[in-house]
Amino acid sequence: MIKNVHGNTVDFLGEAIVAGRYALGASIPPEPVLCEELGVSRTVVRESVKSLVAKGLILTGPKVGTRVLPSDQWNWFDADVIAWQVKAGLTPDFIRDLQDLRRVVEPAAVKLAVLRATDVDIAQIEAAYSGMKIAVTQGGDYVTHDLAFHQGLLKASHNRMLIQMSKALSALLRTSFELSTSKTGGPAKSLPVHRAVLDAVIARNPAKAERAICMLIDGAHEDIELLLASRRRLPLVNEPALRLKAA
Amino acid sequence: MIKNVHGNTVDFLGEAIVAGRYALGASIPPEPVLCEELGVSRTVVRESVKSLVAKGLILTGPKVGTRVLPSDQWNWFDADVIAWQVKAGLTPDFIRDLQDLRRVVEPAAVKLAVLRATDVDIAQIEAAYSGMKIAVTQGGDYVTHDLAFHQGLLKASHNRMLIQMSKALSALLRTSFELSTSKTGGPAKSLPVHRAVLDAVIARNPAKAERAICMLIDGAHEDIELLLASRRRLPLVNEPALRLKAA
DNA sequence: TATCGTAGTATCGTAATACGATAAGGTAGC
DNA sequence: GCTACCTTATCGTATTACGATACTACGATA
Repeated sequence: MIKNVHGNTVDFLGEAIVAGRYALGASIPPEPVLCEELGVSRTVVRESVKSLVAKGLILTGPKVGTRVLPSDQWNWFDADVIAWQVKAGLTPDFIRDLQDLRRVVEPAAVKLAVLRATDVDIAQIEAAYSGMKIAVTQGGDYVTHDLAFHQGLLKASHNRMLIQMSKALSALLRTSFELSTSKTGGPAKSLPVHRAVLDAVIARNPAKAERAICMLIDGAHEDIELLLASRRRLPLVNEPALRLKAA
Repeated sequence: MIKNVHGNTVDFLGEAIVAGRYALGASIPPEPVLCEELGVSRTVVRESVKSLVAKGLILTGPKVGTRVLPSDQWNWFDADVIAWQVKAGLTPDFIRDLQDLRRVVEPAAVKLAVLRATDVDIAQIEAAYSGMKIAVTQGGDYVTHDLAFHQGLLKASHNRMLIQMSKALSALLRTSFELSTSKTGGPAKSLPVHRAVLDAVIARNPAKAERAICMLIDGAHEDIELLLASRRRLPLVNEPALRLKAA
């Protein structure tokens, strides 16, 4: 996907850093070297570096160069950072962290949604549900609508922080959705549970809503555990050396 | 605090955006104007803008200019974004969001901490507790140690996502701590509850730990509600036009 | 010999200029 | 009145230059 020189450079460096291709110490090549390697001007390199600094991945200083920060300083709720991590390979640790987060956030968000969901929110979730149903009965894209369902739920909590997490969670959700979709009957089985969640929100019944969403999460949880057991690590996406500038 | 031209520019623009000084549409002045207004080169302005783009505050494009994005696209877990919001004034909405988040995150994190805390983690929390105790008995900085206590708890969950939130939560915590500290006997009253949390973690008793942390949160919750009731809005910090470059 | 100070130097920070790329908005032609 | 084109404002990228900084190594001194 060719966006522009800056975007490509940020992606290239970001992915490299997240993938651990540069050691933690003081390791990224100096600006002139990067310019030559990537075939871009120093302007672009510097602006890209600044973007990565803003995301907490690196730190710069005169003479000290550009150093990779420890990963607990990274902005893990940044969509790009998560995308790079996904691309570099979902480590079991990362998946576990996301699972923990999901178990914490989604039930809480649903309970808030029960209190705060507007008609518009509910209509959007309903639309997502319809999409899922159609995908099951007539075939089609299930995962996208499933994602929309959960994001709609988060959004209905009307909490900025919780909404923001949907971006992070979607990485996990997409993985687990694709997994359960690959199992025959997976979607068909989870459909009524989704319905139960939505009904509970509409009925403004927090206890029921929480129980239903937990069922959903636990089902996905098992799938993921199976996944982690079967392969120690998801395959890396190995790309050929890419040309940053459009041909 | 004079850091450097870039940092000051980012802070200036970031604060202005978060404070709502630019309308949502297509409003930030074009680069040359900003250069003149801030007295910096275009290089600095561009790199600063890129930093803000990386944090999700704005969007740029040829001819479209630099537009402020809706606040639900901002990276609310970014330490800078939160700092700017705090400086611009804690709105009731923002405080409510943070409170919700705290109620969700801290009990969950403590339960994980019960399972995963290492001796080092516990030692750090213990140290923070000692600091709080000394502050109460002999006088001194209570808030800093209280913050360290809660951050240590989050850290002991050994979950990157949860740990990241401590940065966001610390804004809320600092506010509520300063509030409860101002009430005579506030710290003295909350000290035993902190002890109960720590003891439950050491005893690996999740139920007790959760109950204790909830007591703590609810106490702070009341203080905050009181605050919100007393004044409709925290005072804005009005700064004189600042010179970005060091004199 | 060990330690401190100083100079050298690599690297980032900032500035200034130039031109290409893009899309918004007006204008002319149908 | 609508469409298509063109003008133009604005960002995107490249290049060059010099200042600021902090690491490194060397030498002076105790």
